[in-house]
Amino acid sequence: MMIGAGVRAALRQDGYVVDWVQDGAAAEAALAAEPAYALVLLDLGLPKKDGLTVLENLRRRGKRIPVLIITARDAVADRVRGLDLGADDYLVKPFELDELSARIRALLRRHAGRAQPVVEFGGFRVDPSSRKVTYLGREVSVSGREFSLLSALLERPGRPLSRAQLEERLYGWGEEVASNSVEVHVHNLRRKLGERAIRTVRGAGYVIDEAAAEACRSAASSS
Amino acid sequence: MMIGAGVRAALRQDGYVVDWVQDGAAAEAALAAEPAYALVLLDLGLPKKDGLTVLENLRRRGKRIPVLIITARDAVADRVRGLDLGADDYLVKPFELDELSARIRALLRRHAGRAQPVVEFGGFRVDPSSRKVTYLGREVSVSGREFSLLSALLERPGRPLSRAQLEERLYGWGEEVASNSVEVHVHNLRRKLGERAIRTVRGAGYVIDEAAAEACRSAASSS
DNA sequence: CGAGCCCTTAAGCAGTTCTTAAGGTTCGCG
DNA sequence: CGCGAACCTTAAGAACTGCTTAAGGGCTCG
Repeated sequence: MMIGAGVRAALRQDGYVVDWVQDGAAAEAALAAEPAYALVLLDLGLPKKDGLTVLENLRRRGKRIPVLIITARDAVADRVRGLDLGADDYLVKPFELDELSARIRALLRRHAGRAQPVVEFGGFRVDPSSRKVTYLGREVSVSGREFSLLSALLERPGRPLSRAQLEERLYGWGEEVASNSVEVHVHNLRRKLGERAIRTVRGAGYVIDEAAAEACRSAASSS
Repeated sequence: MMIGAGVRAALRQDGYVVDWVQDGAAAEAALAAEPAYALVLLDLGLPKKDGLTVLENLRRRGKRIPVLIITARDAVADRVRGLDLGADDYLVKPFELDELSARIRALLRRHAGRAQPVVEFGGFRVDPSSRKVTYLGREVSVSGREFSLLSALLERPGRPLSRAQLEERLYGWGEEVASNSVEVHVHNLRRKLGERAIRTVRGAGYVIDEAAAEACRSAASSS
């Protein structure tokens, strides 16, 4: 389905990690295996397996995860049933990607209680909407993976994230990585940002904490 | 209704002129008398007169004015019926004012098409009514698609738009493109406008931002 | 009907980014 | 001190993204 690919691309553009499955069975498998999804996008136009069943099972198991249904304009019955089964919102095809992402943001915000604005900490300034990073006052161009990595670390400053956690964050299910790519990205980031921007906590992972902020201050005073 | 007052105040905050009526009859009267409304906010919780009837009559008279429905969470049937009668979006109570204004903006933007004011930014002057573009003082003739592309980028200067978003913008639903036509249009635009007019943000899309404005200034000083 | 414009495709190129793998280095501990 | 584990560095090639060019179809207008 072309729609699926476009939506997926757009969501990635917005910085989400997207797992895309194409029928109800696969959806249930994924939901069972990976309990950390933030949101489910359910296209009721899915072939051959009933998306509503997926939703029903999900709720029956007590999952409160936000679900956004996508239906065709004429599928009124499905829409009603979906809302009654506990969907949080729905969108009618055709829709605009802007609106989709607005609603997704709204759902996530409503559910998590927090918005996702510009992050600032320890000399960093990271803007998810424009994908820009400035460190110690100057703009640094980072690649996609590097950006995700930075965002993850900045989400909870001071809290180290292990390689495993970072991998989970950077790669969706089904595109596992079997190498030291996280290390490499950290290395490349350090080359761009300076040695002290990301500190490594032996045995625990990587962290951005006060040390980075300190580096910031000393750099400011020396200049 | 307390909600009404709060909403009205918030919308005024956003710069809109708000007429607030409290039942269906008054709504119809207002809509008949003042044909220039940009958008209708319809609270289906209205007492004594059916808001859906207002909507139905509105559409029957051929009015395409955007309608945003507000319903209670449990009023599923009304919601569905509203969309089928031609409402453009709905919002469930309780909602956040931020979201309301976001959706209003989206609706207005989608509906705008024309009657938009001239956009000026970074050396550009784009007039939607006459479809004319001037850049750095000289008039540039652009084709239809190119014009749409430019307008989209200028709508939010500084904010990159991905290829997917631009495609969404340029092509309605049902006329998907499966190619790099956006890239080609950007290329052609750059040839007409100069390399720096549209900047590409790798991994995020295309932007018109301060860099274009800078190009403007330097060009002005050198000439 | 033919010329010209606009648009979409498609294919190839270039530059960047990502992953992988193979050593090298540092650290903590016995 | 010496060993293993964790971490770093480097480099090569695969994968991907964006740029360019050009062919071809549709459309309008003379």
